[in-house]
Formats: sequence, C-alpha cells, structure tokens
Amino acid sequence: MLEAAAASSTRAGALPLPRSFYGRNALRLARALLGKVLVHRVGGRTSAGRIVETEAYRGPLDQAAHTANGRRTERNEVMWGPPGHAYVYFVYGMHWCLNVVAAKEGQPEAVLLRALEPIDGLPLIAERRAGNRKTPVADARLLSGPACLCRGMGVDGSLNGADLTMGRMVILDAPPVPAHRIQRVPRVGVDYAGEDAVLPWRLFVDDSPSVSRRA
DNA sequence: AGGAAGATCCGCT
DNA sequence: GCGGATCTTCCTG
Repeated sequence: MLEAAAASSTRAGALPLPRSFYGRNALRLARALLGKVLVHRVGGRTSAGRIVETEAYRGPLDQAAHTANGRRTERNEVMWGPPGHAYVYFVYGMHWCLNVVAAKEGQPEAVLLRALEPIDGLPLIAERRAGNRKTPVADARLLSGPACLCRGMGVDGSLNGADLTMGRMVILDAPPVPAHRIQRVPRVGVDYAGEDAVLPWRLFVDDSPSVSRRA
C-alpha cells in the first residue's frame, strides 16, 4: 500500500496543485486534499507523504476556528490572505501545526493537515522524529497526528505563509480518494466550540494505517 | 502586567 | 486512561 503510493508520487508529471484548486470552502478543500501529496525539499533532501486525514476550519462562523467571530490577529493573518498558502502555528508550548489556507482572500478558512502516509524520504522523516522519542515508531505512523506530521516533515514557523503552489514545500496532484473510503467524524480537541464541536468536519481515509486516533 | 488556556504527544499506570 | 512538558497568544484589569 505504501509502496504503491510512493510509486505514484514519484512518477514524472506529478504537478503542484494550482491556486484555483484551493479556492473553495474549507470543508470541500478538506475532502479534495485527501490523497494528494505534500512534498518538502530542504538542503537537497526530500520528504513526502500522502494526505490521509484533514480537518476543516470555516472562518468567522466556526467557533472552533482561530478566526471565529472574525477575529483577526498577527498569528492568524495568513488565513485572511489568498488560498494555497501554509498557515503554521505553535501549540501547547512544543508543537507546530500545518494548515492549508482555503476559500478566497478575505474569507479566513483553512484545512488542518492531521496525518500523512510517508511515501518518500523515510530515513529523513524517521531521523527527525527520533529526536523526541525513546521507543521507535512504525513507518506508517511516523506522520500520524498534526504535530508528528510537522516534526517528521521538518515544518516549523519559518514556513508560515509559504506558497504551496511553488517553492520548497508544495502539494502535488494525485488520484482522488473514492467517496466510500472517506469517513467524517467530529474534530479533535475543540470542545470549547459549543455546538460547532460536534460538526463532522474531520475527514480521513478509512483504510489508511496512518490515521491518528483511530477508534 | 498578568494569567489562563490551547486544533498535542509521550510514557507510565 | 491520565498527567506532565512547555510557551505563545490573547484577553482582562
């Protein structure tokens, strides 16, 4: 399974998704991003993974979003800009999280990338993840969880605002995931969001071994 | 100026 | 299942 994904991702002709791909609401983008491939090149080394878990955060009307009620701050400024850029923020004093800005400029929506299936640069990913662990992790779980994903892919605050349609970190097109393989459940860790906490805006590929917090 | 809470992970029980 | 690690961001006074 992982081998098959790797073969397709490294195939010549896989192009970065154009900006127009991102110009839709965050829920639709969260769905469309499943199966696509995040690639990060740094210092001549490449790591890549297939997106298998996402969460949609829908701007002013979503109490779970950083931009709830139209809140605009220095931290979430990127969410207000054009789609197709990375919104990277720091949480819990130790972790980074990577989002993809959705919708159109002035409409602050984003998709949190929660898990990838590692498909290229396994040694590099394992090396990055080893730093804060005592016990080894199975390959399929190296990028399982939003903070694990950032750690393993080498994503930090320096990538906040990065253009994902070009540059050192991009998202490549890849075959879509069939609808019958996608599950929709409530988002993780948003109990503070009242009624919005139960919206089924966490999407994942149900047969992927890399999904975080499987029931 | 101060404090509370957070879109989490890890290791131990 | 639970709590500790660790610090930025934002809101309050």
